[in-house]
Amino acid sequence: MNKKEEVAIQVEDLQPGLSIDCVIFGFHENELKVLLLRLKNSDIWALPGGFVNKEIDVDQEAIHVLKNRTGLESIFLHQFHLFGSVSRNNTYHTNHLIEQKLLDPNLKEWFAQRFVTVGYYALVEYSKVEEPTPDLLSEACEWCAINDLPNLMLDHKDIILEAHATLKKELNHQPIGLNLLPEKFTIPELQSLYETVLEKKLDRRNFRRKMLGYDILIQTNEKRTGVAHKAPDLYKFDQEKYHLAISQGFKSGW
Amino acid sequence: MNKKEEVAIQVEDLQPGLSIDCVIFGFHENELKVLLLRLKNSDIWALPGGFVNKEIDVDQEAIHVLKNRTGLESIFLHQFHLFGSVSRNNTYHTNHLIEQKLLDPNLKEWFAQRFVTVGYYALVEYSKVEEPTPDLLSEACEWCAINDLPNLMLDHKDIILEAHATLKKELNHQPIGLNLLPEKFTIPELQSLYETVLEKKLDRRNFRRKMLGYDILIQTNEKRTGVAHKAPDLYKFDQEKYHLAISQGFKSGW
DNA sequence: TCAAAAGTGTTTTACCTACACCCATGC
DNA sequence: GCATGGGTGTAGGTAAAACACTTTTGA
Repeated sequence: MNKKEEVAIQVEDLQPGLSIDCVIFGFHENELKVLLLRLKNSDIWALPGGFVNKEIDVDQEAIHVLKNRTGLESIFLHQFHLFGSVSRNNTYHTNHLIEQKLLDPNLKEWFAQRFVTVGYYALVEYSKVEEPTPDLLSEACEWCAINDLPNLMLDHKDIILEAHATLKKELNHQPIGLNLLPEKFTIPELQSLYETVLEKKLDRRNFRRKMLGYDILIQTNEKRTGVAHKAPDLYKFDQEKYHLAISQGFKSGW
Repeated sequence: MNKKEEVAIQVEDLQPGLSIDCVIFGFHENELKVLLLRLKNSDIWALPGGFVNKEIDVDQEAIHVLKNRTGLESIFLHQFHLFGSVSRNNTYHTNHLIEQKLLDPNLKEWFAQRFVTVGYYALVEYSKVEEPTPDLLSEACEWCAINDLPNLMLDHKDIILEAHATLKKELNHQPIGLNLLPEKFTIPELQSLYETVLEKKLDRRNFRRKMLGYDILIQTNEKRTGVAHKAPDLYKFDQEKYHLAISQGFKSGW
């Protein structure tokens, strides 16, 4: 392990003590998953995140993180909370990185200061993230089921839980699905997504009626074939109306 | 104007580039108001805010700001957004302060950096804020009607508008009034508060039925006397149920 | 006594809930 | 053919929206 593998960071260009963390949600095999990084030579996982350049909008940096880890752009990304506890410092983790010669010891003080982090959550289509890419300090980037999270650094578990709670709330005003499901999907698949996010079962028939009532779905002429039982109809979102619903919001809740 | 009036700030104790701003709402004469500070020797106004000590939780610092400006504690205070635009720097304002000898020129660089600010909004009872106190850089602290805002520094107007929008949304899940109205109030007064926040008229009878349906009001034996027309009944909040409703949330919206 | 605001009630409509039934498909 | 999931319809209850009427008070 030589100098070349050390992470080069120009700390003077960065907003000190500020970071961002992205809770990137994906939906696969009826499970809600988040994209996590495993730190090098460690069994501790962390949210994809990064620092904020002094000359770049914070929201813009979140877009960068998402792009770098998933390759995806212009998808749903929403700032939801700032985590500013005093205990948010990386002393332990920083020492570990320096021991492993992954970090320049001169950066120790900078890394070990209290970091305030801005939480974002993103909704991405699982299958479109072809190769999740770890960052410089990590050696793995994987989808983890939200109900079976590994050992997470600092308060990252709280951040994930808060993101999930926020997502649940938002479901009362906004549709979801556009960035979590493939372009064409069946209503039962959409329902499964809702049930997974909400963590409760919904009535088939009422779900269909309510969802169709939102007037954001377009029925295609196709059906999902090759599966057992009756072939369900394929739908897609009416993107214009979908985005209108996002911006204007629904009236009632579930 | 001598050295003694200069503001003493130990910048080394502060989280660099991070500030908080509080949108403190009050309700008076059927108007929604916010508490604003007028900067010394200037006609520019600003939100009450401050910097964040490295050793103190960000949320805790917001409580401090509220306490220092209004004298109030343990009231509704909610973090709602981080404003992180690159353009958030105080160059203009800093120069003005130094010219007025209100700020040590040595602090110029620190003050002029890009500041990311955490927005909080608070709901306070107008009459309980007996003497709004300006901070060290301000010479006035006054209630301003939200529909008639003065000239505000930086993006503080956006912050206020966003706080108001957030408050409107929250109304769908939570009751308000406990910290905005006096202990005892009439239902028409509560309705007027809702109408002011929502910026639309509501039906008297439906409002009453819906509000009573929430089961958070307790009717007192008293009536509001001395006013014209039929004396309305005075109510107060059932604080236990009120806070339960805050934490658990309602189902539907308006 | 009269205008204006407060308290109470009713009708209509829409939606949510909880069901029952038939249809298509793979095994 | 039969179990399983998908599409469709319907009756009952609840709540929201849109109303009218009576009561109380100060001027």
